[in-house]
Amino acid sequence: MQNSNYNHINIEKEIYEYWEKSKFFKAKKNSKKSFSIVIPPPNITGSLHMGHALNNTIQDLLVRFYRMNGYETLWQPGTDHAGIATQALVEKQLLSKGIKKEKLGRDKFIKEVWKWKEKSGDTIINQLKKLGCSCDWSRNRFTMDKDLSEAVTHTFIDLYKNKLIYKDTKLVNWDTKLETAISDLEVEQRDVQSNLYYIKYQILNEDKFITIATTRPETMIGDTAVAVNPDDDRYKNFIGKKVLLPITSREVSIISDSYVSIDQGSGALKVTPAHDFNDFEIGKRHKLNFINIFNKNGKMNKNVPDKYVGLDRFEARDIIIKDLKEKNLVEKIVSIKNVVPYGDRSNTIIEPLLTEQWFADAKFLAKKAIKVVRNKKTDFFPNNWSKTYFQWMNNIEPWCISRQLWWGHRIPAWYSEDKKIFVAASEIEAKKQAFKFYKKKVNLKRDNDVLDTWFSSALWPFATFGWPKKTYELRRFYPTSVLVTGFDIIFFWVARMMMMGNYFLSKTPFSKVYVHALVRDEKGQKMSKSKGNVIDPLDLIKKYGADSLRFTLTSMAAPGRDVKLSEDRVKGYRNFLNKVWNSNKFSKLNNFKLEKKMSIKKVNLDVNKWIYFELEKTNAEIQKYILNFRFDEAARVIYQFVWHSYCDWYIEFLKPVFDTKVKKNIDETRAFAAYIQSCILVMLHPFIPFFTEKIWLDLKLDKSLKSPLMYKNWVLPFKCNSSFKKSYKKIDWLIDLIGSIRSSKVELGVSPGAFIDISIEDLTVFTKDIIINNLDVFKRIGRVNSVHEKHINKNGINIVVGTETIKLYFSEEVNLTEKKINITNKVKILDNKVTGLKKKLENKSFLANAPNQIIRKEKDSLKKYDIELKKLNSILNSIKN
RNA sequence: GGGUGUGUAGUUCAGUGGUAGAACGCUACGUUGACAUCGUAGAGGUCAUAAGUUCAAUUCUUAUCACACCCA
Repeated sequence: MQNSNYNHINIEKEIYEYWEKSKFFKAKKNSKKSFSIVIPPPNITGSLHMGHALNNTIQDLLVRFYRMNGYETLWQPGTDHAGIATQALVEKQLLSKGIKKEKLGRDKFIKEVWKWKEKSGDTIINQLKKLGCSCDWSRNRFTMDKDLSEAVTHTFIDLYKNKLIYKDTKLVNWDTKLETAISDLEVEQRDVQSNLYYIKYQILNEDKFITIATTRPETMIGDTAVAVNPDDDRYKNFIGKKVLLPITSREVSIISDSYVSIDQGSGALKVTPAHDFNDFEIGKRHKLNFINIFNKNGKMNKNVPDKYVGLDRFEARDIIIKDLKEKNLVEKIVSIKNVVPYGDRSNTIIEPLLTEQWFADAKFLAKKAIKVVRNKKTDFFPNNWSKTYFQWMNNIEPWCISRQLWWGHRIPAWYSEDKKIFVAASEIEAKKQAFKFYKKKVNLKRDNDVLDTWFSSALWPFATFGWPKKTYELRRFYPTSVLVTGFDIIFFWVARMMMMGNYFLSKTPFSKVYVHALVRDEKGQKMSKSKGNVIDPLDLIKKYGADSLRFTLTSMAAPGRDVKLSEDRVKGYRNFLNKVWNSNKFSKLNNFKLEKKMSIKKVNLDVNKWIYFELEKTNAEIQKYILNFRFDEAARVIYQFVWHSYCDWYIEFLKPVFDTKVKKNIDETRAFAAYIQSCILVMLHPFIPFFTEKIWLDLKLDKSLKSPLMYKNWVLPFKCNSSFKKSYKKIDWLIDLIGSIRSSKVELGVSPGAFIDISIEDLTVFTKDIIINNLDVFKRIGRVNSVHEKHINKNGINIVVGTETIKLYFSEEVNLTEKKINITNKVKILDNKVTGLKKKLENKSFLANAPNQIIRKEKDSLKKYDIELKKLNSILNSIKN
């Protein structure tokens, strides 16, 4: 005998091993339909967080659903090399052993990173297995794999040849801690409290000053102009004059530019083209000098007075202000709120720095990527995200793709001594090109930089299928069916895959993009380590099982809304599993037995037809919801069916059937209930795969059906006919009746366990038959002793079920006045409804304008309420005080 | 500053142009042979506010308020 409580410990491990060993995750060839998903590759330094758990639960649900339904299904897994994160991590580890990466050198350092990757890079993959993910692990890929790296090189060369990749000297977002350029998207704009310094610049050869306002006074060493708005009357006379910069005593011009806003700060702007994005534009417009005053580590370089060389940006700021104060050049210092850019990896302030970098022409690549979404070749769900996508794509800036790192795909560009660039797949190739160009052998030096990690991620949906080779997978699975991802990487990743996929394959990488929300804590706050509100999915899995977590996340995955996760919810769904576990125990106790040859059509008992009718409805609804990405609704429907239809009613109905000893009924029910049970496992499997597979195996259902649960089709073999529908209505009415009897008992203070008598004299033939045909079931579940054909002379009340009355009898000491109070309340409510409806139906404009259907519906309701009301009133009169 | 979204039961959320649903929580009762990780019954809502469209608005429109997120 099983334990009475479901315990996931050991089960999940055992089942996963069984799946993997049986190679069930590999796509089964099929000449008809295919379904494919590429996993958003988690970063090798990562470990499973709630976002991953939600993301992969949804993917697994989809993949399992389609796999079960006969699609050739591939879920392509893998990880990405996360340039900055991985390099920083290994660097830190080495440093803790006293080893500096510069001392080690590039090659040895990269070897260390690979060592780390081999040892720890699969952590997250193993965690995905704990969640139950049915990826084809035999196809596991890593963005730095040989073939994927070749795809990257191929891509780079192609884009370079087509002038879609180029080198340029521009201001970039420079991370002074990591000493690399980063993309706009890796910069976080934070609101902070800052000082706005008002500083007086002296007009050359005059005793006048112009006051500029700045939050970054240290950059004044790099100023090459002062700008004012041409319409600013205060400064009109200054335009064309020169000022003497304090600190450096350099002379710069006062220029006019309409970019300057009159009412911001003092209205006069210091212009530092080499250290500010706006100033850069002004500098270009007015052909100003660009003076870079910082080294790559954010310290002052040799372009500043000796006194300041080597000072950090912020040290320099303090000292310069002190020096200015001494010269009486600080007019005032005002505290303001402003926005400061931070690197999201390094958490340091980003410095706009003038450097030479590689750029991709994102504007060109975006064109096709925009078009396919417009044409619905790629569809976002929820559709609103396409707006976000368009907004970014339409305003896209050149994409800085080079990073000053060692770990990553090294840029396949070689330079000759006179700086000529040769882009090639290998050094040999580059040398060949150089030879052709110079007509002699020359020395070449490879570019030191690597590519942005997202550059290789952009190739993920086809590079993982073997592109640029023309593979079976590419033909069969590209474009992929759906991409499941969080909205936070629509720009980073989705947009880039769209650009690359549409450019290189001329086909969009995904038919659909399902965008899910963020997982937050139960108070709706973003989970973060610093807040300490992180819920670790692995903890929850340990405590409640992966299935409970999966079901929780699924049921909360409503579109367009964040998932607020609380442990209580997980506990609640663990209870659901327990419920199913115990219903399974019931099936064993009563020898449920699946018959291969069972004919559903020939089923006789109302209760069996009733549950089949419910099953058919549920099955169709879940499929519809999964197809429409409404996983929350799908989860709700299956939960409702299993717990409230199957467990609460159907199993209760079965007990009296098994007790009657009528062999024909028992045999039918054993087989039929087993069939329903197997359908439940099938429908639950994509949601809670471990649990369902465990039961499936225990019951040896796959043996009798000759196929594993993972491949069991959802299609039901029989469509309900009118006889089933009739039985459904009958049992529905019976449930209504039993509910009313139970309520009446509670209202009258009669123990719910007590058996009572009833009489059915007032019922129609149809409803009378329901009771008579299901007498054993009704008497047991309704706790009814005798069913009298005629009224008897005993302390009793009428109750209304639907539109009919039935009489319940109680012992003399039961005081029926309680019931009277309740009925009076009901009468009041009904009265209101009836009055409202009557008024509505007398309203001429309602009758003239409302659709017939509605009018009919309202009339029907009125009739029903009216009958009910009359019955209740007569019951009231019949109860004596 | 620009954009997107949200506001429905104590809580978390579905939903709908025709008088509102679920889960959890709560209250009362209850160990009836699957299950106390349970069962039965119940309480609980001016659908953020205001105006408009409509025979009819929680649902559509507009404004306001509150909150969240993204971009600059």
